[in-house]
Amino acid sequence: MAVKRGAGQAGAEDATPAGQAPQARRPLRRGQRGPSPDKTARRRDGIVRAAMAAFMEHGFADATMADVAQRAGVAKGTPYRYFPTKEALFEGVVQEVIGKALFGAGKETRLAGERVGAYLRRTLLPAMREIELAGRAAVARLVIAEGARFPALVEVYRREAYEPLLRRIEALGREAVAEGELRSDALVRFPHILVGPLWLGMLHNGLFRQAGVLDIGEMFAAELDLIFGPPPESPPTHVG
Amino acid sequence: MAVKRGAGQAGAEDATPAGQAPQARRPLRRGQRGPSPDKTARRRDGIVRAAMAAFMEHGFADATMADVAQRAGVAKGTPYRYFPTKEALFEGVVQEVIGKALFGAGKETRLAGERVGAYLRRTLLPAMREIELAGRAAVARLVIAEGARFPALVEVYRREAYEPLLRRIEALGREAVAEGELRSDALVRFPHILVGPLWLGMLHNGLFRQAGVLDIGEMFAAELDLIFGPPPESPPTHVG
Amino acid sequence: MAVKRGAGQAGAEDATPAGQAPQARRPLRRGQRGPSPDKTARRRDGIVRAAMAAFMEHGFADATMADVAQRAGVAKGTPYRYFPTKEALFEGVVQEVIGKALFGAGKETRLAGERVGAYLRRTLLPAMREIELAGRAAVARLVIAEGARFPALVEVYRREAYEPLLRRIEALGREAVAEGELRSDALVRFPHILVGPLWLGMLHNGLFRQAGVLDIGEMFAAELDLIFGPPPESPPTHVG
Amino acid sequence: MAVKRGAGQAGAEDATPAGQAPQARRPLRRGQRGPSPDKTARRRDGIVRAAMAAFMEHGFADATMADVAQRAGVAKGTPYRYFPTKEALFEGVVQEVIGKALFGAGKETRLAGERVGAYLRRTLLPAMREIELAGRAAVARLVIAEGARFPALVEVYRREAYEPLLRRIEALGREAVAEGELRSDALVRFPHILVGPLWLGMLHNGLFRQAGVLDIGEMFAAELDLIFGPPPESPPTHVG
DNA sequence: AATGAATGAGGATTCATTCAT
DNA sequence: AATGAATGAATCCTCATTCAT
Repeated sequence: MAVKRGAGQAGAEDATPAGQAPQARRPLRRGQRGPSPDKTARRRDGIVRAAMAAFMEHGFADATMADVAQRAGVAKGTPYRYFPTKEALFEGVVQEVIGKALFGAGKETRLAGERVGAYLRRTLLPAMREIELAGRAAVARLVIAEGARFPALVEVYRREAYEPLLRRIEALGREAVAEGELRSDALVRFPHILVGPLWLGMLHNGLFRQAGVLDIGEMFAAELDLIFGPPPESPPTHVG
Repeated sequence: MAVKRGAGQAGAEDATPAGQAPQARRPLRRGQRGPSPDKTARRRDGIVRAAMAAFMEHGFADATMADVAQRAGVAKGTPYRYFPTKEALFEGVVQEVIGKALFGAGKETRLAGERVGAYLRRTLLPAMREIELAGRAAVARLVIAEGARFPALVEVYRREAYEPLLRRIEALGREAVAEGELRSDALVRFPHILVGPLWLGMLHNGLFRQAGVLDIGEMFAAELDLIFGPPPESPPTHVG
Repeated sequence: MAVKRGAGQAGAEDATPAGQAPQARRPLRRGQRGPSPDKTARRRDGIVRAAMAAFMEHGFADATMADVAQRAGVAKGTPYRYFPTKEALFEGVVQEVIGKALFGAGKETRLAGERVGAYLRRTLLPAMREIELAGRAAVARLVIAEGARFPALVEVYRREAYEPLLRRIEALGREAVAEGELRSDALVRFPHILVGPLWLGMLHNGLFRQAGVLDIGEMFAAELDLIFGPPPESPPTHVG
Repeated sequence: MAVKRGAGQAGAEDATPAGQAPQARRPLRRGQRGPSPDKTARRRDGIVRAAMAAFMEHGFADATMADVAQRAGVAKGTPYRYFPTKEALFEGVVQEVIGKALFGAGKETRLAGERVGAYLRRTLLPAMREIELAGRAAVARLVIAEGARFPALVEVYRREAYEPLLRRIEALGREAVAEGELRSDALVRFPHILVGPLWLGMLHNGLFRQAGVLDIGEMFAAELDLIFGPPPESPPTHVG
């Protein structure tokens, strides 16, 4: 059923900007009225958490604000004190997760003499292994599912999470080619190739969980083996 | 007490071929009454097309049956003659596409002496290049987006479209390893690696179209180069 | 959902008057086209019967024309050839039953020297005993249930079925008083008293069937005993 | 994308007493928020009244929730806060009336030396006289008309209203026989005989009102005269 | 700040009726 | 005369949002 009756455009300048706790603007007063800032922050957090669960379970359109409120243990009107519309709440949820530095890779630099394959194994692989745990896969699935309704959010996601990783891989691919580690410039032209399996994995585990969970970490390790050759120390799963 | 009802103009005739009669394929009857089976089939098909467009544009929950009907040029109640509920209509849309043999690969066998990479370039690559045109990418995105609401449909999709391709790639990977074309068994353990970029491409073109369309065919070609080495005749996109 | 969109007022002068078979106005022609009048009459009858069943099962509003048609084994449009609207069909059903002389009583005159109680036992009691079988109770229940929607029909029912019986009883009550068989003029003033249990019985068997069927014939016999005293020959169900 | 929503005027306050809180009787809370329980109860009651009127006027199927809301002076969605479905609202209406102790008879015991006829004149007759006023006749008609759709409700009605009166009459009939007041055991075997005219009266006044209202009280008095003999003090409507 | 009763726009669905075949 | 596909008005119900308390 979607949002048909919102008061304003999502993300527009509403009284209470999405993503900020109401009390943010309230100067501390003596004779404190209402909940402590601490409690308020906790409440906002509980609402976001509840909303994430609700959206993931039902999708944006079918999740109800009443359900969110109930999961958060607050009254039906309370989430509106933190997010002016359902859309803003959704954005709050997604940005909460995007904000948590989507991928560690790109933050660390290659060690001296470290080959690209080794570097990826050291930095990106652990992130992959954790990707389900961190709820990032779930949010990615949410963005995919609801992207048509939230172009602005998609743009943020693309800019903050999707492109940086691709650019980083592109650069690494270029280095790998320059250093003779790769003969093909495929990763330079299509860094998507490296992360594609990751996305497939997230989707697989979102859609086809019942038919068996895909171990994204293991898959990524195998992919690195396939593209960069097996790691030198541990000659694991290869043939001949 | 009684309210007049205008008869209403018959919806504009659309002209789309193929399709099925409302309930089941109606056996030809003598003394044919009512619209020809042909026209009925056209109408059903027009509704499915309209629904696909509507679902792709708004998502399942936000697409309205009225919109579907209007796009199909029929009255609001007409889609219900062909699909008892909105959900059934959605399933009709997806199965329509699934039914159209998702990938050519697996239908053809490898030629004598043909290497696996070459075989994939010959069979799977063309399918990739057409994947957007055929609406398969769009349907895949729909299944991803609405999967939580349609577990049965997801299962069908998995069984009919997703798994067969993975199994085929797994088998090919095994052959490639046995024949020395690949040294890693990564594709045997995770055939997902090969199709991952394909899925990413579909999502990319669904979500980030505005930031640039990803050429899935080219990307897949590059991927084959990366994994299987460049094709012998045309030494194209590689370095040094 | 009732009839909201009928073309005209129920019972008004439509092309095909309710209650008449279509062929009624068609002069016999040689080279006969279409079904024989006989078959047509049978079809009309089948539709009425199907409608009666449907209305009794679901009530007027919830019975669907499609259901009626299916029960009658004809196409959805066919009933409209015999009855212009659903309301007309309903009226056709009721009048069909009303037409069948609701009660035998009143048709026969008292025998010479026959007391009123005996006369009622001889004439009305058998009608009571059959009232369920004849479907008259069912139609009475229908009229009760849907009366608000069919004032004209209620009026017919009242005039043709309800009042005649009351008038007859009133007259008999007067005779009974005059002849000393009854001391109270209650039946003269309220002939309803005599038929009230009958109505209750019909309702009981319509509503509370599951909790036990009420034997209307037996009840009426007991009522006659109570009011007129036990029949002389067989002193059955009384005390002392 | 977002459509503006007017806030709308709050519905006019109605002023009807008694009733229940939406879900269950809400225990008084400290720091009371929202409308007083009193106002909530009034609103619920107003909705029930409006629904009773609507159902009685149109029958269940043809009464619309919008009409109920309008009659109650509330918004279209408000009745749903009190009754989850139209059916539940109907049940609420019926139980509201059933709950009001259907008949005084059976609550009072016979006075010492009071004959059964006198007792019935003292207790049941006044209830009969009021039966239309209290809306009980209307509800009985509703139950009759819509019984097929509400078997559970019919059962409640039977258990709470119908059977108790029959059992009471049966017992009284037995006493009357034992005490020599009645010679026939008809009322013992068929207590329905005594209440039958009452039901007929309710139906008569529901269906045939236009042709003249039946005075149920007078009729019942006449019936008691007929069955138990005239009251000793006032030798009223009998024939010399 | 929080509550939750009330609002009312919106949409899926039903089905009496029409009419081309 | 019969058919049954198509029509579209009507209505139940949901739920995001508001606001008096």
